[in-house]
Amino acid sequence: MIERHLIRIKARHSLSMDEEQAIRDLVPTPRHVPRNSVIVREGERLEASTLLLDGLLCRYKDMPDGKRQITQIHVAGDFADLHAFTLKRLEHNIMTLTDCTLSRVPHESIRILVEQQPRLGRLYWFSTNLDASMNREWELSLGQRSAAGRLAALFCELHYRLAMIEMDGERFSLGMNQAQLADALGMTAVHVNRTLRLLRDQKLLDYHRGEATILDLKGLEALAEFDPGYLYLDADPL
Amino acid sequence: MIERHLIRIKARHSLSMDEEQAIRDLVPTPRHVPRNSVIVREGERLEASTLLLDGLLCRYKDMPDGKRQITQIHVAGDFADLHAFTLKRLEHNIMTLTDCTLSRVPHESIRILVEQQPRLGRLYWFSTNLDASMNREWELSLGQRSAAGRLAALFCELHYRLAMIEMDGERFSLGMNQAQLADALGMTAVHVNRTLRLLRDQKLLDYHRGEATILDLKGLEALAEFDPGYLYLDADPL
DNA sequence: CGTAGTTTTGAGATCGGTCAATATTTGTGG
DNA sequence: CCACAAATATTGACCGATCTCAAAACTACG
Repeated sequence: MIERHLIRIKARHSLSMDEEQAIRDLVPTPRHVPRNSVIVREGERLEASTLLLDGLLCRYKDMPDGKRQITQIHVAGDFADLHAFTLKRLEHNIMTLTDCTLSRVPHESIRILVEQQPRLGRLYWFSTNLDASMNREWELSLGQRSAAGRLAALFCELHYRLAMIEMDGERFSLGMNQAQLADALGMTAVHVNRTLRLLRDQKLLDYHRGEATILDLKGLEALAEFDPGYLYLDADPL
Repeated sequence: MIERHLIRIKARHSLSMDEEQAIRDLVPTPRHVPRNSVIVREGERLEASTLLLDGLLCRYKDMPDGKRQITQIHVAGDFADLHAFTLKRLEHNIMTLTDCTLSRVPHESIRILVEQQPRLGRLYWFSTNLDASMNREWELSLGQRSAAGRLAALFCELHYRLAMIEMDGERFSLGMNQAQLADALGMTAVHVNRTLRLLRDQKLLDYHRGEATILDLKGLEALAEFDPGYLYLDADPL
């Protein structure tokens, strides 16, 4: 089950036998969590970080008046809250979008790993920096793109990220309803609905009850002015 | 000149004499750069990271059609692109907002430091994770807050960050014109102008030619529903 | 098969954008 | 110090993307 995590790493960085084994040894027995479960709450002290082995989850922030912003989506192979290794508590929540398989890796194990294998330390540091790059791209999206552009950019990103872990990037189950898409894209559910229809009419994207089908990737990329550079799909050696 | 950097660190984490000296030894002779200078360009390979000793600078992303999003502002004491230590090249640009004093720290020095002083390694990892937290808060701002709320939140953030490095958080020179504020807040310069007038009329904030005066911090916080938790002003020990 | 959740649609309102003109400030050369 | 140019800020009129509110249609599921 840890294979997706290794695939994701190896796509960007080489791993020695030794290093790969060290990672395998890091990950305890996984558990299953149903969809729409909150697995990390804002402010709680964390002694372990969650490695997502299968499924999708998201990070989100709530405001006192009920507004919600989903700040990032995680796919299989991602550490969902590796940043808690240094932050200790998070300023956001994390919830599953689909049924998930995940493993809790104690921070103490991570500390020992990164001290004994400094290159793996940099590799996991890279991983949190990559998350931040996605956060910045979402800032760009929220600040500068139209509703259709934001929607297009989101599905372009998911396409590349899923393809990287050798999953189908053309057709996938996101598990998000239109209200959740709205929370991720800074718009209302009503407008998500109308914009999805627009994209469907233009034969760019079909989204039906949480199932996404990318009909025209190039068209979506053009609409969003999407540049996958921020995903660091081909990383330099550490 | 490195004092602000140390102040910033010590506000959150204790430092042994040894560790403090290691940090002092890390930082080469600073140089001065005038305002509005681009110091890092998207995609260029970086062998060093920039420690900002004095002044303000920002990270920004440009789109093919000319739209621009400023994704973060850095204050004195911040590493502006420590994430380049692992990413090697950045997907955004960095430019100075005011005249700046900065020092370029070679990645090789950083690598040696974090291997020899794992606790400092975690501390600098924390620092990039803190940047990411601010990126997430800006996502929230861009996605959920009104124009006035976004403006208010920006100045609340700057207030706390400047106060942390023992600078005046009530009155400071941002060096940004209204068009730049617009690029940071996902709005147009015209609307920034109108919203600034609104905040001035409400005796919340005065902004005149790059000089900010916070007239009513609590009022701004209420308007923005601002919660400084994401700034991790009181961090846990590493 | 009833009920709750979700999606779809319509009508109208509004926040913020666009375009364009004017005013103000800053910088520069003489 | 002045004259001018360039950048920046301000204001007005109008526009439109997106929101709000509300109802209806659809879907999933016990």
